[in-house]
Amino acid sequence: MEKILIIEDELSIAELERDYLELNHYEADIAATGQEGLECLKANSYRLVLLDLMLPDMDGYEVCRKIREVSEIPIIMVTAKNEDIDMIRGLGRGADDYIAKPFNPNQLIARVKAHIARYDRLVSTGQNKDEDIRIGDLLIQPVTRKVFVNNEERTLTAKEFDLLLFMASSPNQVFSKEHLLEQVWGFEFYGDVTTVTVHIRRLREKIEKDPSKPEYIGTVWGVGYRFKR
Amino acid sequence: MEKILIIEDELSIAELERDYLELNHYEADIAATGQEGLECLKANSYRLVLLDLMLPDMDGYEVCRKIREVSEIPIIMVTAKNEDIDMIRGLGRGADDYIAKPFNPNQLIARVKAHIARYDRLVSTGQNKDEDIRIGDLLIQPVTRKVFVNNEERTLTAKEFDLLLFMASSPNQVFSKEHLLEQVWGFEFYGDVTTVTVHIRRLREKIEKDPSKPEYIGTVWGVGYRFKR
DNA sequence: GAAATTTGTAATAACTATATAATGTTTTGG
DNA sequence: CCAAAACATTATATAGTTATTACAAATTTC
Repeated sequence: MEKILIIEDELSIAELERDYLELNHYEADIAATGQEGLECLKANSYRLVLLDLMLPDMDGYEVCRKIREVSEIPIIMVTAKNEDIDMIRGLGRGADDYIAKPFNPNQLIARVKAHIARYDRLVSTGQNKDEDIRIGDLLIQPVTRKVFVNNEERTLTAKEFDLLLFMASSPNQVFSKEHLLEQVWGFEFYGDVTTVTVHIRRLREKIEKDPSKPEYIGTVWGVGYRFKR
Repeated sequence: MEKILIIEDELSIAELERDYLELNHYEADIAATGQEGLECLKANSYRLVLLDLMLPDMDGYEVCRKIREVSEIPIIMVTAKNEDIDMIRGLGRGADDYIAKPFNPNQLIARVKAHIARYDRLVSTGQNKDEDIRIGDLLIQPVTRKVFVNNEERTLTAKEFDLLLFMASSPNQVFSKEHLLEQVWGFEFYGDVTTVTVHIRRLREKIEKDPSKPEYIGTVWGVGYRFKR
């Protein structure tokens, strides 16, 4: 079972978090202080840390930094709403995401899942994530960020390239627009999903022979898009 | 898995280094003497060497020299005092980098990663560190630190040259400003990324025919810069 | 230790990518 | 075959990035 570590001094909040996690088939340990949290980390193997910003013994940043000295485990900071300026500081210091109290339980679970998945991808693909991808007449070079169709370069913008690379890294897998927004645009981005539609359109314009009959980027009606191999 | 060789007589430090490396998905062997280290190198295939300056049988320089007789593998020297570093740097004995005890684990890992990546780049481009680089009308001489455009010398400052050489060593690869800061300015440097922008500007001024339409140093919008071949 | 050069920073101008909205088209289920 | 939903297409304003300039701080040179 996947274990999550909750570092939070207010027991009521910690238990609330644990309840939601357990409802979603995670197991959760609670540590009331930063020190206790660090000890739990040493003694156990967790998939993710939920870290309160305000702790009795040391602040969340400090804990975050100490965790990062030994591990790349995903860290989600939990903060009170009015502290959002400082949240950015937290992200700069090694946290992967932040969520404001009071939080939406679904969002919490969604983020936990997403970060665990991201981490796994990072680790598992760590070796060949820079390797060229060749599919049909299409060549994608992650290192140079260049894309060729029939050995002819097509210049993509940053987002276009990121989107293409993400999809082409898992060919034939269907991604919902929401999923693509989350993975390519990032968790902070709360825009409209039509953004994805438009980007898919522009991508097709650049890499497909006939954008209205795409051979690389397929539409899966009612579900999302897939990169066909 | 990537293997690292630790040559260090103090077991507690060696084990600390190994722990950090293993947390970051490296495998590490420990050798307590220079002689033992050299034997490990013969018997195994490593990606990098962490080399203590003070060893019981021979000093780090000696070991370094002996390694260099047979291999161009990245070597990071680990030294006791900060002051020693400046002295060592001046000597230029073939180590690729230096780090002082007590070291920051993140920095250690960051440097290990960076040097392995750099080594791979050099190998894949089939280029020796000191070999001249010729691209179009541009000639870069690492040994003399001179740069010519159409056989006409352009005098660059130290940073300008380092930046140009770094980028030109991996043509077409896209580097973010953060990456350039880290690699060219060093890990200790915590300045603003606009510094990179300005240096790029100055470089273009000196080597491009029309700096506003650069043919060597290209801008990759939203990502960084690339040296075009 | 003064002068000259290099380097870093800050301010603002110029530019590009991209999000969004509006409108048109295709698909699907009843 | 119709209506509703999902997607495609297009145009545009804006947010975000980079270029440029000027200046201050640091470093090197003499």
